[in-house]
Amino acid sequence: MKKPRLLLADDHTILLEGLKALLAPEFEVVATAGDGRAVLEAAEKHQPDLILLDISMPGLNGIEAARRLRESNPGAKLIILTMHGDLSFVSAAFEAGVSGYVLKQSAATELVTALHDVDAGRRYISSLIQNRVGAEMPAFMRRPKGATGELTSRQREVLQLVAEGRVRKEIAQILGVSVKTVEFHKQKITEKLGIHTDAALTAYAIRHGIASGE
Amino acid sequence: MKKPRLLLADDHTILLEGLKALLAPEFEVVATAGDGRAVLEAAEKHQPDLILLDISMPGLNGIEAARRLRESNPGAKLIILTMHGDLSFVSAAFEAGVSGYVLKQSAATELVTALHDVDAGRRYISSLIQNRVGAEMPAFMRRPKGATGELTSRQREVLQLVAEGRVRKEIAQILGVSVKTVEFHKQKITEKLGIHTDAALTAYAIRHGIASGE
DNA sequence: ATAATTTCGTAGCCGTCCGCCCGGGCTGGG
DNA sequence: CCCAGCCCGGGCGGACGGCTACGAAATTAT
Repeated sequence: MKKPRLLLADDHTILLEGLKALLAPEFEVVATAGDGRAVLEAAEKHQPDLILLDISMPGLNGIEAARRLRESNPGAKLIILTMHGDLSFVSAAFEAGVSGYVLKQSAATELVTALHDVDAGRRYISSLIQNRVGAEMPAFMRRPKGATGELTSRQREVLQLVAEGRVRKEIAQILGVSVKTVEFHKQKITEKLGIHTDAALTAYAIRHGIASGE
Repeated sequence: MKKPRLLLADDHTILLEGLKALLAPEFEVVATAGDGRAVLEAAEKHQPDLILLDISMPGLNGIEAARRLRESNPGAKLIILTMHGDLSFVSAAFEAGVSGYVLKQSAATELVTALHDVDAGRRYISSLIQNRVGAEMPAFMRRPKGATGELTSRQREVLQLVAEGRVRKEIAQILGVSVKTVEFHKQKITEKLGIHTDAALTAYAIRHGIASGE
């Protein structure tokens, strides 16, 4: 039983070293990389079985790196390890060709499980994400479009106004429709995103560039 | 030479476990915590010599936690370990009473050095920041009056919870007070900031680092 | 040193706003 | 045609905001 050869990529050196220590018993960490471009080089050089990618990396983010690795190293399995639990990131990652998605909030044992699952050819999605979106996930995976593409342009418009701190009456005036209609759009938004407070909607909108937060 | 007793706080379990593995040879990790409130409890219970704090934590962020720990555990030395290198965070941290500031981009050896330095009563600032501090810190020292400084500790706490999408009832439960008290604090916040919606408050909190937006 | 004032945290009352359920109609495109 | 998106109304229960008040602590005045 040979240890799978593993490449680690994260811009936080401390985490990189910590991961190496945690995973050493079960995997052979052949290299580490601090940005997306370094991953491509290291993968080329060491031909690992598994590549663990953070999403937030300078230069080339993990999603984009995954897309390129799919081309250059089709033999390597890709796993995302990130703090971002948004569905838009999850779907973008799987569309880019990754096989696993684990959150940094997870326990190390879950990461080990994920790596073994993926190494065995299966897929793995963090249980923390499945809880968050529950039954919406299967439907989501079938959709061709990305997550924010889920929203119609009218819904994004309403979301932006909400995120700018407008109350429903104002939004209704701005759009020239009734308050009831605003509520209708807002309800659709909360259903699709699974977010039920103005505050959380605002955080989502800022993160996804729908509102600037200024 | 006895090992210093250390408390670790970070909302990313994987990093927590990695740190524990890395630091075990030189420090006695007496407890770990996943959010600011848990840190306060753990500190009370275990009376550590050193407390390592992340800034982005749910419920109560690391800066605010540091401020409280200064009161409740004056004997413990505080060190920030974060991805945020902005000077606004650095100065806020030192004003809150921390003795060390290390970036997650740093090597583990630097963190060990920082912990030992702080344990010995010295201060430590990550070398990745120091050059910037020299150039830009003066501007921060003569800043007029930090906008968030207008808020009390309790008000910042409520603001963070609001910005995390918590509803009043949840916040009341978390803080152990009545819903009306939560709303009173919120009213004071809206008066001081001139912001009257949860959405706009959230944008404000994210911009000022009171909430992370995750 | 003591009294007066301000600030902060706590909380109840009451009216409004919002979320969510129902219902309907109107349009444009597969 | 029918589905999806957009528009609108009713009604209900819970969430929220404004107002008021009181005790404790800190600050300032006397």
